[in-house]
This record gives sequence, structure tokens and C-alpha cells, in this order.
Amino acid sequence: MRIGDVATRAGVNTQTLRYYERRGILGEPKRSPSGYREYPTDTVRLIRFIKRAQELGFTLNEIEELITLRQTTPKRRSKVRELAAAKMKDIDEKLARLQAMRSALYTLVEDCACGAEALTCPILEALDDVADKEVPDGG
Amino acid sequence: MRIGDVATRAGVNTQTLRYYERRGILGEPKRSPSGYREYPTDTVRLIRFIKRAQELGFTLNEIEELITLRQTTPKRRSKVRELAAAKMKDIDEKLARLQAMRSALYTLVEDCACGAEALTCPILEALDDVADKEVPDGG
DNA sequence: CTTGACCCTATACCTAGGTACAGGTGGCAG
DNA sequence: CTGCCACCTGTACCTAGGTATAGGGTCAAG
Repeated sequence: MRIGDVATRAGVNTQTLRYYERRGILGEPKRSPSGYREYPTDTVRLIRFIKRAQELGFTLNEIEELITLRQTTPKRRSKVRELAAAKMKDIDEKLARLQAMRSALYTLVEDCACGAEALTCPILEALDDVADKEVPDGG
Repeated sequence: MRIGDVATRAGVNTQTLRYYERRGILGEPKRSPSGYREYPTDTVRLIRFIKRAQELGFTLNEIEELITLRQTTPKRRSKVRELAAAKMKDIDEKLARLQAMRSALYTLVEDCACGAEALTCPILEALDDVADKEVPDGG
């Protein structure tokens, strides 16, 4: 696939692909005799992964780490496991916070907004406190 | 509380607080006779909320929306509910994707890395496909 | 053998979200 | 009443993550 094709299917700009390549996230693809980039089909999936991960608050550097987990060789296994475990911890924190946020909103929608004047709908409280309690640093 | 105090407790720069004020996220606090900003105590909590929400991939504009949900008056209730419901949808999508990502990593850590040579650990597949299936646009 | 869509590199520019001066004031300890 | 630190406003600068533009090559169709 050529760059424009990949870009269209992944819903990004061709410049973005070149930018990712420059950053080292993407790895240099093969080139046609005339110098055109030739991507394997699943680059589209990779790009979509990157975009989703960004929406979840991961930076490109973090995403790069996640991506390299794919290309694991048996040699690097323990390293990879370590990294994967660390990322899982990040994810668990995000999950706990999102869930806290979700339930605060749920309360707001279902109960809290039902007639009170001085609402104390605890959006903030729910988020910061619950998350702190449920995802303490020390496990 | 004065600005430096709030900033320290919330773990941000004082400039950041002024920036939020300029952006309209924070609302103008009272001033002391000499012009110093005087914040109520729970501004600290608010700032922490903002920071957490950013880590979850929300932009400051989105966070502003979330924050205004707090200051609901009975009049605006249906509007607020709408907004809250929309945010919950966002959050559900994020949750589904994070969960997909988490289970891909879990597989990687627990099974996948256990001796294979040509690993097909499906980090990408797990993320984009599962999330697409579990959070389709139409419900 | 030209036109038009697509590709190339290099460089400049843009938005979001801050962060850091510069130049000046407030207020308390010594 | 003098340091000194925190505060004020205003403006400039920075990083991340792109996006656009300039100047030029490729290639299939007419």
C-alpha cells in the first residue's frame, strides 16, 4: 500500500505517517524503485491503534513502548513482561478513574439532578478521592 | 487560600492556575484588598480533577464541560443531563478500549510470551477490533 | 508528450497546554 | 524602614503532535 492509501484508510494525514516515521514510531517501510513508501496492509491497524491509544491519554512515547511489545523476541521476554506489567498498572489506574468518573456522572444523571436546589453532586469528589483510594501507589 | 498555596497542594505551577482562569475554566476568584487572588479550599480538588481528567485523554474544553455540570441549577437540568449522558458515552468507549488493551497486555504477560518464536501477540488486534465491536457507534 | 493525481524532501507554521521572564506592588520579619 | 518573598500583569517562549507549503519527481491515461 502507498502512503495516501494507508492514510485514508486509517483516517489520518499522509504527513502524520511521515511524522511518525521520523519519530521512530513507525519504522521505515520498503521503497518502490522510484522511492515511494510501500506499507504492509496492517499498518492501517497500527495507525488506528495509535490514534485510539492517544484518546486514552497515552503519549506517543508511551505508545511507542506499547508497540514495541509486539515485536518481542524470546530474548527480550523478561524485559517485555516488565514493561507490559507497568503498562497494565497505568491502565488499571485509568480504569479506576474512569469508572469513578462514570459513576459520578451516573449519579448526576439518575439521582442528583432530580429536584435539589443546592446540588452537591460530587463529580470532583468522586473522581479524585475514589481513584486515590482504589488505586493506591503501593498496590 | 492564595495562589501559591493552591498550586503547591494541587501539584501545579501558579502560572497554570492563572492560565486556567484566563481560559475560563476556573472562574475569577475573589481578591484581597491588595489584589491577591483568594481561592476557596476546594479549588485544590478541582485542579486535581482537571489533571486526572487530562490523563484520561480529556481536553481542557471537555473538562470545562464536565466542570460546569457541577454548577447545575434546576433550570438547566435537562441540558445538564444531556451533556452528562454524552460524557458517559465517551467514558464507556474509553473503558471498553482500555479493557481491551488491558486484556491484550494480560495475554502478553501471562501466556503469549511463554516460549513462542513467532509471536502473534495481538496487541493491536485486541485493541482496535474488540473496541470496534464492543463500542459500535449506533449503540 | 502532456496533464493530473500522487509521491518525495525540507522547512515553516499551527494548536493545545503550559512555563518563564520582566517589571512592578504588598506585607511581614528583623 | 529595609529585605525578601509572594503576588500582580503582560508578553515571550517551550513541548507535543501535527499540518501546510515550496519545489520537484513518477506514472498511467489521453
